[in-house]
Amino acid sequence: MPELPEVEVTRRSFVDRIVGARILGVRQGKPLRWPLGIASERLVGRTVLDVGRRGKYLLLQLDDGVLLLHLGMSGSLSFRQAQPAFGVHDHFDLRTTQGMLRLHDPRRFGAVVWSPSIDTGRARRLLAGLGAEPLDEAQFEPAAFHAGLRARRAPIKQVLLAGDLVVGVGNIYASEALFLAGIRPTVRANRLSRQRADRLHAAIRQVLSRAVERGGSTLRNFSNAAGESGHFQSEAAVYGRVGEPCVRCGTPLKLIRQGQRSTYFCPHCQK
DNA sequence: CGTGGCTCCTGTTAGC
DNA sequence: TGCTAACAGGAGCCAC
Repeated sequence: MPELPEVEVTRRSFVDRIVGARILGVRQGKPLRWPLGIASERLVGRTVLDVGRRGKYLLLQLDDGVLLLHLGMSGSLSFRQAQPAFGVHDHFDLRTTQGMLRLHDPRRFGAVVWSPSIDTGRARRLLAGLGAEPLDEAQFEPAAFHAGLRARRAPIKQVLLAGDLVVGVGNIYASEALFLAGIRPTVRANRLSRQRADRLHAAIRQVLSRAVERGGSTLRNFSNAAGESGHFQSEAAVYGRVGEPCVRCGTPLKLIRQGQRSTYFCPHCQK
């Protein structure tokens, strides 16, 4: 569930409470996607200066280095005064002077990675290939977006998911944005006119910013670091609604598979 | 270099 | 009801 909106909502739900906190201790559970990359004792004494975001990565800026947090497919964070004992799916705790930050991640596709800075070491390697930030108006430009699409022959849905042209659009919001733009997910990216690319550009921004406003989507059990669920899922026009009538034209929605992922669309409204 | 397929892991759900 | 197989929101890596 964690796509850009969920990650951003998570960030906002604890940034103000954790900034200025000094790290008192670290506890790790089962291995995550990658090793932390530093002896956990070396994090003790560090101060959290800020919590940023790049794509679906959260960036805990420390006074020495940065911690990259990724929620993978099933991760969620919680930040509270005290945490109960580690449950089977709790895999990372940061105990600080201002509360405890915990990563809960049943499937363990998530990660916590230390890097000396955001543009060196492991952070550089992980962030280097990422595309434009869709909610940053200056960085996500219609002309550049269209130019990027023209260089790709893959189906538009898969180009969106790849994250090297625009970040943060996962499986749910890709289907939603393509519906809003009236574009069939199987259309090859390089076949989209400038006009249609512009519509998609606007649709991506619209669906992501609306989802942030609504606290993200809670399909199974996503909640932000304050424990609150999202509400965008009830506004989804196509995702998870195979067979239901299209909200615009009433035609039954379709489900196909693209690159082993589910894609939902309206066969009438999306060309 | 772009593309498609595979993979990590575990909980839930569909189907028999 | 119980078992098994398919499937789930990500994304790095590898072979073509």
